[in-house]
Amino acid sequence: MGEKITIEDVASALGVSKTTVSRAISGKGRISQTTRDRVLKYIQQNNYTPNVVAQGLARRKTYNISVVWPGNYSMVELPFFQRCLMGMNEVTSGYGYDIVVSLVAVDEISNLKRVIEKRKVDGVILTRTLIDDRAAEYLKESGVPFVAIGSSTDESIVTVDNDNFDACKELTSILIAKGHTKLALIGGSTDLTITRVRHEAFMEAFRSMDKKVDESLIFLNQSNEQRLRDIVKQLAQKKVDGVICMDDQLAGYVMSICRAEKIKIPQDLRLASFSNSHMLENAIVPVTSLNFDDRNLGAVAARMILALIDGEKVDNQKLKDYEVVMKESTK
Amino acid sequence: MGEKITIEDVASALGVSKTTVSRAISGKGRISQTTRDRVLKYIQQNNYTPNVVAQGLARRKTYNISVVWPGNYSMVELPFFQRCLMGMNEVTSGYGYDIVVSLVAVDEISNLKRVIEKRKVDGVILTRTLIDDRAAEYLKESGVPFVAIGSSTDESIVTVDNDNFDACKELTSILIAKGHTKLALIGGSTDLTITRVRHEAFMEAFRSMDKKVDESLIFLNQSNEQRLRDIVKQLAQKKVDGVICMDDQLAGYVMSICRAEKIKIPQDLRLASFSNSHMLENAIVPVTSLNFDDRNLGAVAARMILALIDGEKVDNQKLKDYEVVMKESTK
DNA sequence: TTGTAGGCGTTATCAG
DNA sequence: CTGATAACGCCTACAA
Repeated sequence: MGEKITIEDVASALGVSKTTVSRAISGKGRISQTTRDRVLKYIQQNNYTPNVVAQGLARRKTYNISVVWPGNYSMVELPFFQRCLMGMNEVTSGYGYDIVVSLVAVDEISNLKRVIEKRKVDGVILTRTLIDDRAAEYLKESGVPFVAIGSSTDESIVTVDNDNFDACKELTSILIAKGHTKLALIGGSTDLTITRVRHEAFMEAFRSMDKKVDESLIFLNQSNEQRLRDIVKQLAQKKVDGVICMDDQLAGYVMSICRAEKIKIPQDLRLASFSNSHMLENAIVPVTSLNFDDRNLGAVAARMILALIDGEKVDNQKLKDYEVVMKESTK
Repeated sequence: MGEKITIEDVASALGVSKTTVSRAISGKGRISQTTRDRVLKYIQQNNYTPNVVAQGLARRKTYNISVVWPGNYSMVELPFFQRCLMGMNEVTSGYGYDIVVSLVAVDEISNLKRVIEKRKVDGVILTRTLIDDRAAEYLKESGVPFVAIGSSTDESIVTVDNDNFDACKELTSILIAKGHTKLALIGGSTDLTITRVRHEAFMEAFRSMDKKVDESLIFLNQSNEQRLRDIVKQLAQKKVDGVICMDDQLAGYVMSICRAEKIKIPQDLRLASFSNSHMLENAIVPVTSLNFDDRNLGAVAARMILALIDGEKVDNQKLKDYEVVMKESTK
């Protein structure tokens, strides 16, 4: 049970050559149907499986792809990444590929480097893009095929993403249309392209509806809950119509701050989030938000990287399947 | 930039044999300090990295370990698994290992099988245990080293876990000591050993304090929110003192049901959870719960599998580092 | 101390 | 249609 059987064993047991066995399995090269069946039957019964490492050496492939995850705690807890992973897995496993997860920080990509230098993977999926993206830069230099989930100013990088721009613009527009023109925006790190995209979409919504944005109500690079408290209080004082948070974590913070400060949602302040997850499921008030199909996003990214690995040409994609979910928090 | 340099290139460039280069790198075998330095310097400057696939073929190792995750949606969104992963990664990356994530369902372990049959990993970490554990059974047969996070009746399986029993018993005991003896327990699938352990700990708390459990207040195998609604209403009618939920998802459901049904926490009903995550962070009421160090759990599991791979003997472990966090929900 | 040769398990190139 | 034989890149007895 311990020792695995090799192609050589199969060959000699059947009185044929390794080549024949190999051909029977791969289907490549001419081979008679009868011997083919004979081989197939034998390896079936003796459950032989090719050693993927040896295959890898010969074919220069590993049948592994690396999925790069942010390595810091708060981010990796967002369900976005796992949802993507599940989608990716659904397609990669169908092609015999496995996924190795590489955790990298903005300035610490050693896990990615190792996997590339040692040639442990055939391709890479970046699950987010940064403004100054060391991982993407490194991958470009290395020549390993990769696709990035997100957007990039670098035309040479293959990307795929939810249509954050349109979605965020739409949500903002709806709020504006409802008369909530005095809107605040709270977002995370501007090192992430997604933060910028969402910001721009927010601006564009105002522009396209001929309304003026109050730029003093835009707070980016927020992550500190303490600082957020001041901001929220300030917003309440200023009697803004509503706040849009770029992610659920922020929205969650805002909600608990409001609760502590006796600020009522939606009476005193309306709240919306640009992304939706279980984090808001049990919220005090159901929160208006955007719903993306992250699983599908992962699946598409996986298909793209497989195509790239096969040397095909791949175009960027923007996935339109999102929905705006209006709830009590913006009534 | 595309073509990687091989050990042969290094050897001929330096006018030595491949063996020498290999020895210089591995440190095994006698070799003069001077040639050693010469080789090391060269591979440094020309940044040569051994091809791990070729190494793997020769050494029969892959420097990959598989981490098995539940493949269904609700589970994988629990932050437990990612926290573990981060801990694992911290130790495995230090030894040049990478992690391939294998998503498996209770009755669908093909992703695990593939990885084992194709010999793509040197060992496996199961991140949960089941009562009738196909994955564990399969791994035992295959002979591949593995450790399971959780507990098992099978003595031959190496396990490590948070001390769920003691922790859950303690939390329950505290509630009982506060006079809340009419307690309900709501848990998930009894196919998971963790559900059973927590259930037993709950019972044991009553036993050790000489109180009687009302077994009609124990609801296991719950996942349906609709069904839960009936249960919670029923509990309120029966005027139970409190409810303990086995995980945050359930606690979250209970909270939103209470909110909808105008059942006040903690006035009408006390609530506690056996595990703690961000899912409850923005809860209506801060929830009493158990805090485990999942990251560390992952790290320990990783050390164990590496030891097993190296042929060392490894003992089961129970990690004691948990804390009971009392909050408003059980006041 | 260093080098030679064979092996790890497959695939690919040529002949037959 | 089939079979030697040489890669693939590295490791490791065994010699020198």
